[in-house]
Amino acid sequence: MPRWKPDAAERLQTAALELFDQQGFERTTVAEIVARAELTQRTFFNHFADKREVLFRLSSVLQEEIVREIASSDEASPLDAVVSALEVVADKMFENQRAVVARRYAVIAANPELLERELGKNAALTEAIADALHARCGDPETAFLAAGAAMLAQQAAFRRWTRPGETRTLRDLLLDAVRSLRTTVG
Amino acid sequence: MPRWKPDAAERLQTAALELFDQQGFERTTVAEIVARAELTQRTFFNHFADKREVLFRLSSVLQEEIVREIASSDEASPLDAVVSALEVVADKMFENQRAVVARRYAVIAANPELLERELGKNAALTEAIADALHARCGDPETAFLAAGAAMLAQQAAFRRWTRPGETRTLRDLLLDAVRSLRTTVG
DNA sequence: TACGGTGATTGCACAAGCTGTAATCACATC
DNA sequence: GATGTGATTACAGCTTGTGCAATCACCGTA
Repeated sequence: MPRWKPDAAERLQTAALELFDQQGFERTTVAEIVARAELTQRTFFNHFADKREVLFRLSSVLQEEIVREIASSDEASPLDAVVSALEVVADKMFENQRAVVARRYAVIAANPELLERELGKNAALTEAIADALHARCGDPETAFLAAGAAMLAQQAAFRRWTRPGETRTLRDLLLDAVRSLRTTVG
Repeated sequence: MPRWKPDAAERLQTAALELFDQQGFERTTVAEIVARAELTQRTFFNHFADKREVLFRLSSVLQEEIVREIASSDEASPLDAVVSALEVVADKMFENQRAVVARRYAVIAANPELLERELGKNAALTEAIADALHARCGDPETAFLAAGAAMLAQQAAFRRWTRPGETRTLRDLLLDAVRSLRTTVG
């Protein structure tokens, strides 16, 4: 007889996502979340630094995945190195989960505070990518610009990918976005 | 004999910036800010939606300025339209205020919550720029990519501009960043 | 079997951010 | 002189987030 039911963090995330989806982020309290997950407020804040973090459990492993992929890449151009890393991760973690990801993103996009947190995660990821590129070879400014450009294309692709009715893969949309970016900038 | 001292919002902003600079954002309470400005907490939250907003009073006028400049621009390429608008605004609002701007940015960069808010403002500005470009001619995706690319260059330039010892103008650094972006993307 | 360390969870008390509501009162307008 | 406007205030209350100490199943070791 275990002392507690397992997977507290995951139960909290599931409960939170359901409630945010139903009644919105601002209208649900941490008290409601922990009641649904059969835990206490203190436990919630042991697992997550604040109420928003509960929706970003996976972003750190995503970042590590991408950085590792870049470090082991052999692309010549820094932009291509980042893009191919994003392709790999897109295949591994997003495809065949379109519905779940789109729902989570809809919740985030519906609330300014969550959107800010998402932007913060993206900025941290951009910095990590820039550091990885910098370690590989180039100067810091080029690394920053390549990382930012790749993330810009990624964001454009992601927006399309989460549109209802869209059937193409994230990978294809990403390559399209990179092509568009090249013509728009060049 | 006026009933209240004038310019409540500006007094609050000044008091807040001083305190954040001295003791950090997290270690200063709204109670301290309003005490220094000789007002009450309720008045603070009448002027600013939350504690962070007090540092972003000018971002809305900045956005309007840039959007207006883009609308009245006659550049052919969307990227050039945004960049020249940013140049104009950089000259008008930033130059000869390097010290003040750098201090404010140092305060923001020192705190994750403030950094997130700054990212949110930048994202809103990017959207507004994309809308302005979209209204001028192009398709939405091109507008988004051009806006994002211009903001990326702007951010790279701004980072350099606020480095201690940097003497070049923001305008020059922006044009340099655009050139670098063209070579790393193209 | 006994025993002590580990670590996830909890209860409690409290600071701080933020909000709704109603009251005040100089100022402007007529 | 009457009246409305609008910025400020007082107050009461909810929610988020934190520090600290206590609990107690589980695990390794003797």
